[in-house]
Amino acid sequence: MVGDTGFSIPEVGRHAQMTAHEYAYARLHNGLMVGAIGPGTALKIRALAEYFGISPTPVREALRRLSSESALEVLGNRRIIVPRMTAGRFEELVLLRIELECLAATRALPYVSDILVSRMGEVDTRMDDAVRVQEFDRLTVLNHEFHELLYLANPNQGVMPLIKSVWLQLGPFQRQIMDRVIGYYLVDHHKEILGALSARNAPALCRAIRADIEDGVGRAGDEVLNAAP
Amino acid sequence: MVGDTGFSIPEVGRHAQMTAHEYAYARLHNGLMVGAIGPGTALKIRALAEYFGISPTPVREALRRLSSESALEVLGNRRIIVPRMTAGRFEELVLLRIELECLAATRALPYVSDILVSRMGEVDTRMDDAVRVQEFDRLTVLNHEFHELLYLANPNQGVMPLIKSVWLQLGPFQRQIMDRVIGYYLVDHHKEILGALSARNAPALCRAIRADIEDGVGRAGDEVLNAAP
DNA sequence: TTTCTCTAAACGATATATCTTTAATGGTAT
DNA sequence: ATACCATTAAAGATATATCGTTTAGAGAAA
Repeated sequence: MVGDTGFSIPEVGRHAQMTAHEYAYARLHNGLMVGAIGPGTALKIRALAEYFGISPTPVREALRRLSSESALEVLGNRRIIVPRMTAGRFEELVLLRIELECLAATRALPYVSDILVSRMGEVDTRMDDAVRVQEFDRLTVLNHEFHELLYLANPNQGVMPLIKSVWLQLGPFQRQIMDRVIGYYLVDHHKEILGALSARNAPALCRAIRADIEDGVGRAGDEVLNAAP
Repeated sequence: MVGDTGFSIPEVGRHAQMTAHEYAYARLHNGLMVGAIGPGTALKIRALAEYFGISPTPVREALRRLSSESALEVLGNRRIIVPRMTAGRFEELVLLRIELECLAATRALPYVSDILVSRMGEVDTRMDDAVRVQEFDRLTVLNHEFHELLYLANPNQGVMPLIKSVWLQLGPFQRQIMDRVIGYYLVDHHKEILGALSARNAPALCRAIRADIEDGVGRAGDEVLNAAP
């Protein structure tokens, strides 16, 4: 059947003056981030175009962008798929998250204000709400928002796009991780992060971020990958 | 005049079975890398399409890809330009190079073979030749090739795309740096890198890479940026 | 002279038609 | 039964026509 993607992609609001290409990108991006489009999925231009109600051209552009960000893989035969996760790649991506986010946090620290910290606290509170009502997709989005608020405090932005690329690569794996995480622990280290920020303590900040990442995706991901085969 | 880009972009070989989009991307990528397309340059789709002898569609795709890699900036008015360099952004990018490349080198080290080291040595020799005959664009390409050979030894590739993004962002600044570098010193630390590799010495490898980056672009870039205003 | 407005040209965005490549299918020969 | 080839269908790639937005410049008004 033409136009059948074989899976569903959550709707995202399409504001006015948002181009078709931006809409396609936003929707695919979000779909990848929350794990709605899982590893191994093949993405077909025409099918997506019909599904989104736009023409193939802007869809192609969105797919190309995502390929550039390593979120999608272009096969030799020109087909585009969501890369499959391997234990080695996963380990590398988690390590990258730790290194990059530590760096980003350290460099953001001099620009951190008390207002920012309280704003991050609000996001953290909303995350607690999301956990309570079991809205895990929203939890994922809020978690990224929490981290991004901090890293963007640094006005010289070079790191953030790189971090987003790594997030995007871990995204498709998200659902599987979440299922596992929920079973064991749903602890984040955001309180520690906020504490280290208030104290303007860089080493403690790095430790908290590392712990947050390792407990959040690291351990769960390892389990998923080592349980499967 | 239609089709006039206002600047020239070095030709790159277009192999058979290379799509128009790949060709446009390769040519723009190379042009940015060697600094042929300098900061502030506006890129117009139609003009580039005519210049390259292809239609606008694949050019648009190439521009989008490069935007995703932070190599180009999409302005609010939809115009696409090469981002201007600032002292703050430059410092951040150089720091990122150091952190990412140290990480990549360290993780590649266990996979390094003597064959690889000798292959890198050959590239280094060709660099010496390029210096002798004053072919600085080729020098730039070879330098990246030298580093890439090492980092790609690690089969779990997550870092390399990020490093390439940073290289690409520093690229447009390349010509200005080169002009300055040539005046003062044209030393690289490749011999030290090769030595550390042969000895499988990770800390020494990181030190050598850091020195290579700092002496190569770091100091020169600082001078350019602090001399201009 | 400066500023505002209007209009035309330039340019980006998108839909569509068409071309090319790749995959699938069925039939034939071994 | 299997391997191979031919034919056809599917999907990606590209050119092009058209549409909407943005910019720039001429001319009028302050």
